[in-house]
Amino acid sequence: MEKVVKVEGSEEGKFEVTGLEKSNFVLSSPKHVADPVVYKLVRVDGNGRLVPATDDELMEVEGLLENEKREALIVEDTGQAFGYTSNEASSSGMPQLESSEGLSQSENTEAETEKLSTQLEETVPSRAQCSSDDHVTQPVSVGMCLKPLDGPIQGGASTSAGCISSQPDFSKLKGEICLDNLSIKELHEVFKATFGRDTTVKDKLWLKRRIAMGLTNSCDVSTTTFVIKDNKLVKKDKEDSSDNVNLGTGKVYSAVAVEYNGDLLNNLSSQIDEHQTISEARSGNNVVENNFANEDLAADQRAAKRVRKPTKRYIEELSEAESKEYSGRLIVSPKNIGIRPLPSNSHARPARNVSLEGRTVITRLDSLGGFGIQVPCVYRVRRSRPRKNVTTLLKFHPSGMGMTATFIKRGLDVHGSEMGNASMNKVLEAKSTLEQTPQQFVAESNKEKSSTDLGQNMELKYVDPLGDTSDDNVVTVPTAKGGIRRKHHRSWTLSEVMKLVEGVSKYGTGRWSEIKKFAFASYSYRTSVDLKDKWRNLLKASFAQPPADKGANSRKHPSMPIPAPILLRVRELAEMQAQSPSPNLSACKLPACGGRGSVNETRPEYL
DNA sequence: CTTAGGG
DNA sequence: CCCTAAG
Repeated sequence: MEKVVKVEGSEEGKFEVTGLEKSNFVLSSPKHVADPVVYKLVRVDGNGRLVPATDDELMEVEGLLENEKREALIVEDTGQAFGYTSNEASSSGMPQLESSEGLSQSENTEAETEKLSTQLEETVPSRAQCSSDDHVTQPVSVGMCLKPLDGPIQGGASTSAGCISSQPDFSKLKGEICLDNLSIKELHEVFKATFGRDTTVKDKLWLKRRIAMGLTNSCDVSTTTFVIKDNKLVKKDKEDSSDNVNLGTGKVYSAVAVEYNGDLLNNLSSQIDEHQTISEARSGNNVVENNFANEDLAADQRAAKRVRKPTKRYIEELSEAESKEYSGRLIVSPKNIGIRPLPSNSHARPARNVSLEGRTVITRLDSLGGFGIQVPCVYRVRRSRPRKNVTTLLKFHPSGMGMTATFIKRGLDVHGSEMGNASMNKVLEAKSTLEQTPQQFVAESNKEKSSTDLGQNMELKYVDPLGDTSDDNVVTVPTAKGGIRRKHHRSWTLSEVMKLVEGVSKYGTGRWSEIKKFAFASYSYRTSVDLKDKWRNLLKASFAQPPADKGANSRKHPSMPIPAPILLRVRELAEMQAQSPSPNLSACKLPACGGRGSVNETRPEYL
């Protein structure tokens, strides 16, 4: 029944546990610790009791364990000094000390555990022993995650923080994030913090991926593990970890709800990191994930039946990853891809490769509620000005699917002039029956409407929630000249803004393409021009609103204002930039690529 | 193609 | 956001 899982991975043992709150369990009843490596999975029940994990949970955890994960805990109010260490002391040697602390605390754990109201729903493996001295204190990683704060930024603004209470919970974005351990609810929070909007999606896997992608700026997120540190996805291989088994020191996963405490700035700084590509990180593949995914999905599905469809956004992101080379060649701008609910559900299928137009593309299955959909990862979709020949369509071979899937694709770049503006939609239908004909793909303009009925609602609910919105609010406006202008409004999410700010701080204003390339790697939309424009707007905003009008200004939902701290940052950067237009060019360029190090330190904010 | 600016 | 001029 109970599975025994090995904990592998080297953790940098850090306990970021704050005193009282302490981890939920660090557990440790001595017995459990018998074998440092074998643990039993349990979860904390509503009333704080430990109960054996269910199979589903095991699955999840297992997945977790496969990779190393860590999470930085951030607790706002803890009485203990070290809870805050991350803030002040930070850096250096903390980790070790903390572990010992962690231990002692863990002793009380059981008792504590009961008290925890915790929203912990997840199982958490933990280790109390910090056995070896092997701490793998990884200089970089540890440092970073431990002290997300202490950014260079503090000086200037004094971080004044917590002024905004209606903010998304940014704290969750700090340091290392272990999405696997979060409950759906928490994932939602993280999601919100990341994308600036809420989501109703309940699929954990999806949420995790989504968040991972957002935070990582990459589409290439691991599918089995979701530990994000700074802007990188951290993943370890099994083998890898098994080797390191000894070094693990305790790890604590806990999800503590925290209130926004105004560390946004710090958060920013921590995020400003180099884009380190963790090459080792990737190796695994989707196959595994799918099983996992299915489990998760299945469960979810039962709970609430719903259907999700891959969104254009999703595809874009994925495609963006590899297809730098495809630049504009084949352009298909799937405006929207919808799927109609089907009566029967299928099981997820393993990812497969199919060859598309002579090229092999990797497709991954998007696990929708029951639909298996292959999403081509490669060709790049570019959203850009109306393209001359827009009609390149892809053919999907429903090969693996036993069911019918209908893709609705709304073309946007159609030159309305020729098509008649109303009919700019293409519907791509893939029927399992295989009898579909190519023609069906094209010109199915009106279909949209019919399907929309169904889809509209769904879109609002399911699609929109994507932080990025896969839905496009593309409104085409006929222009006098006979052209059609697409008005594509995609509101900027907080995370995007943050990335932008980060980018500017790193590369400086004016180097939009660079910023686009690095900081916005995963956002296929958002052109360098967009970045520029946004920056312009931010500047405007930052200089206009400082004197926070406290009045009844705060409307919570209607368009998030833009976190004050960010505005501050913007202003600082702006001034900075003004003074030194071309700071250190020499150092700027290459560093980004290879030389890690301190480059990311945002320049000192001397004002 | 990338920037800067204006609209 | 879009568009255009300019390098």
